[in-house]
Amino acid sequence: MDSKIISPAVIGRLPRYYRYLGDLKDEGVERISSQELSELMKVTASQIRQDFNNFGGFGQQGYGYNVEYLYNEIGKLLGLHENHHLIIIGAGNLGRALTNYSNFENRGFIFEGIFDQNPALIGKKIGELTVMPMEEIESFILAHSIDIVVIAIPKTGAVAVADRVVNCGIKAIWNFAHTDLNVPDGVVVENVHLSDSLMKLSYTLSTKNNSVD
Amino acid sequence: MDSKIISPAVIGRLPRYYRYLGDLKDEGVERISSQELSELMKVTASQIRQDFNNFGGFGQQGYGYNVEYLYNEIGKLLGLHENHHLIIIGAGNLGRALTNYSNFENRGFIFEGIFDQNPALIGKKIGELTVMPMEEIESFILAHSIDIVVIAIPKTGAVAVADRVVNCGIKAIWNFAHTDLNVPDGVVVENVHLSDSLMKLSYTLSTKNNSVD
DNA sequence: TAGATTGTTAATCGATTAACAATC
DNA sequence: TAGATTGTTAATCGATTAACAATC
Repeated sequence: MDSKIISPAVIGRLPRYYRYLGDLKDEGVERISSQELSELMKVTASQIRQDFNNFGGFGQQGYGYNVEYLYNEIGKLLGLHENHHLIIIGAGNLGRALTNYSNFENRGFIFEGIFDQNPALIGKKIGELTVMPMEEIESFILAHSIDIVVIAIPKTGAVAVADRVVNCGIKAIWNFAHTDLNVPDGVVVENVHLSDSLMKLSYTLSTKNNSVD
Repeated sequence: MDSKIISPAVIGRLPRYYRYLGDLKDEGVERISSQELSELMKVTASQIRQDFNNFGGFGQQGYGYNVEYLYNEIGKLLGLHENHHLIIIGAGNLGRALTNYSNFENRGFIFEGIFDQNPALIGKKIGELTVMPMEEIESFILAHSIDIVVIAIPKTGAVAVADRVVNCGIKAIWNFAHTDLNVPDGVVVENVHLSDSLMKLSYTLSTKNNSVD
C-alpha cells in the first residue's frame, strides 16, 4: 500500500546516484545542488530533480540536497538498509568469482552457500563457503532464509533450477545464464548476459570503423 | 559513409534477437514471421518489424523472415563476422573467470593476453594465457593488434589504465570496474557494473515486500 | 529581504504500438 | 489470383528537458 510505480529508467539510475553520493560523502562534501551534481555525472539537472521527486522531496529550496541524507535515503530505496541472504548455484569460474567478491557483503548482500552438480567439487572450500550438492538447495533455502538466488551455471540447467527455487518461494533471481528464465508474476529476474554486453560493444566498434570516413 | 544512427534501445535488443534466432536455427526452423517470433520472445510484432527495418528489409512480404539469413545478418551487424582480439587487465577472480569463459571465443572474441600488477601472479598460467606485468600492456597491444581491452581491476586503478590504453589507440573498453571511465569521443565504453545490477534486484525485491498488502 | 535552488507543470523529444497499403 | 505478412506511416505513449512559481 506504498508507492506509485517508478519507471525502470529511474530505478536503473539509482545505483549510479548512490555511487556518486557515496564518493561525495567520503570526500566530506555536505551539500550539493542538482546543478553541481549534473556537471559531475554528466546528466541534466532537470533529470536529477525529476528522478528524486519520484520519491518525494529529498531536497530543500535555496539549499540543494544534503549529501549524507540523500545517500542514506537512496540506500533505503535500494533495499540496502537490510541484509540479503544469497546462495550461488554453480561453483564454476563465475560462481567462484562472485563468492570472493567481498564488496557485496559490505552492502548487505551475504553469500550463505554455494552449490554444484559436479561431485568432484562437493566439499571443496571457496572462500568461506563449502560447495554443497544440488539436492540440498531446497532445504538450505528454507533453513537459512535465503531471499536471493544467483544462477551461475550454463543455460542447459538454468531454467530447471530457476523453477526449483521459485517453488521454494524465492522471489528474486540474479541470472548469469545465457537464457531467459520464465518465472511467474511476482518473481523478479535481473539478467547479467555478459555476451550480450560484449556484442553491444562489438556492434558499436564495427559501426564506427565502417562509418568514420 | 554508412548508416543512419540506430537508437541504443534497438542495439540493446539485437543480441537477444541473435540468441533466439540461433536457437531456432539449431532446431532446424527455416522461416518465422514477426508474429511467431513476438510470441516466443514476448515483445510486440510491431517492434520486431520496426527494429529490423532500421537495417533495411530482412524479410519478405507474405513469407516472413528466413531464420538463417536473419541470424547471419544480425551477426554481421554485431560485428561477429570478424575476429576481435582482447586483453584482460586484472588477473583476479573476475579476470580469471572471463579468461576461461571459452564461449566468447566461439563468437570471435579471442583473449590474447592477461595482465596484473601483483608480482606474485606474473608468469602464472590462467587457461592458455600467462599473466604479464602491467608495464607490457602498451607494447602488447601494438604487437598483437588488440582492439578491445577488458578492465577487471578495482576502481582505484581503472581510470589510469583506461587512459593508458586509449593512448595506445584502443577504441573499445569493456569495463567491470565500479567507476565511470572518462574517455574521449570516439572511444566506446561498455560498463558491467555488477553491484548496480544487484542493487536493482534488491530495489524491486524491497518494493514488492512493502507494497504487496 | 534577496538570492538560490528546489518541486512541479508544460513542452519537446523519442520510442513503442497500431494500422494499413505494398507486395511476395 | 487470394492470402499472408512485411515495410512503413500515423497515433500513442512515456521519458526527458525546459521553464518558472513556490519557498527556504
